[in-house]
Amino acid sequence: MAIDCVEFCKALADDTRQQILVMLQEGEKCVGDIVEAFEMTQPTISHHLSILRQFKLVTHRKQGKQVYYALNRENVVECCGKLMAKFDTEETCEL
Amino acid sequence: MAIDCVEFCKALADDTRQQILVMLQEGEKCVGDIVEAFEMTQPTISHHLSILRQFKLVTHRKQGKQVYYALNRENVVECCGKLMAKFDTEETCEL
DNA sequence: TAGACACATAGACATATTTCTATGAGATAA
DNA sequence: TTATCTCATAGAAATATGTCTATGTGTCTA
Repeated sequence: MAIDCVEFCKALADDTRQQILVMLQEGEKCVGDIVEAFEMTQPTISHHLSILRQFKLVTHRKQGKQVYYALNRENVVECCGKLMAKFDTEETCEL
Repeated sequence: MAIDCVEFCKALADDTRQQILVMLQEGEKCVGDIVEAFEMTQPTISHHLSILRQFKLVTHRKQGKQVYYALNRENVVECCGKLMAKFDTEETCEL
């Protein structure tokens, strides 16, 4: 069960979060790597990651001291599809 | 030229606006019709319409005293496609 | 165990967003 | 022209969001 279309858009309604997702397309990254790529503090990035996590747009796993995040591509694509379908159901049955 | 992915998501990051777009799938509607369908004041609906207009997710035309809004399906679908493509470019060329 | 490291959480503050009431602007009707 | 109708805009207030600093938690190392 994927998230609601509105929640999905809210999760993506921030440039930093979209950039994080784009960055994760390269593959798994730990928080420190992500922090380095942005001019923001670690807690701020952590906050954005928690939102992406909450809506299952990323997955995460712990390994030692690090936490590795990865794009949940399947869910992102599914949500995009649902979004498109929501506004493209040509149910205008004017027979 | 369609709008930016972040702007697109911001425009859709509100339940009322998504509901308006869904409603407009039935066809053109004037502001009064839309206001009736929601438990909100006319200026509030007008505000949401202006955001949808700003990002070209709807079109509008005047006819007498009324303003008719319609879903700009083409642009909505294009933006959804761009969004999906943004997070689904499998450029992980690990040959 | 103690210290250091990586990340998360809590709380504060500034800004953005949503909603309202009041009012303005354009079109029609009397 | 004047009144009325439809919608947009302005401004205010409440809530939500993004960002920071300070601190907590878990893990590794010495």
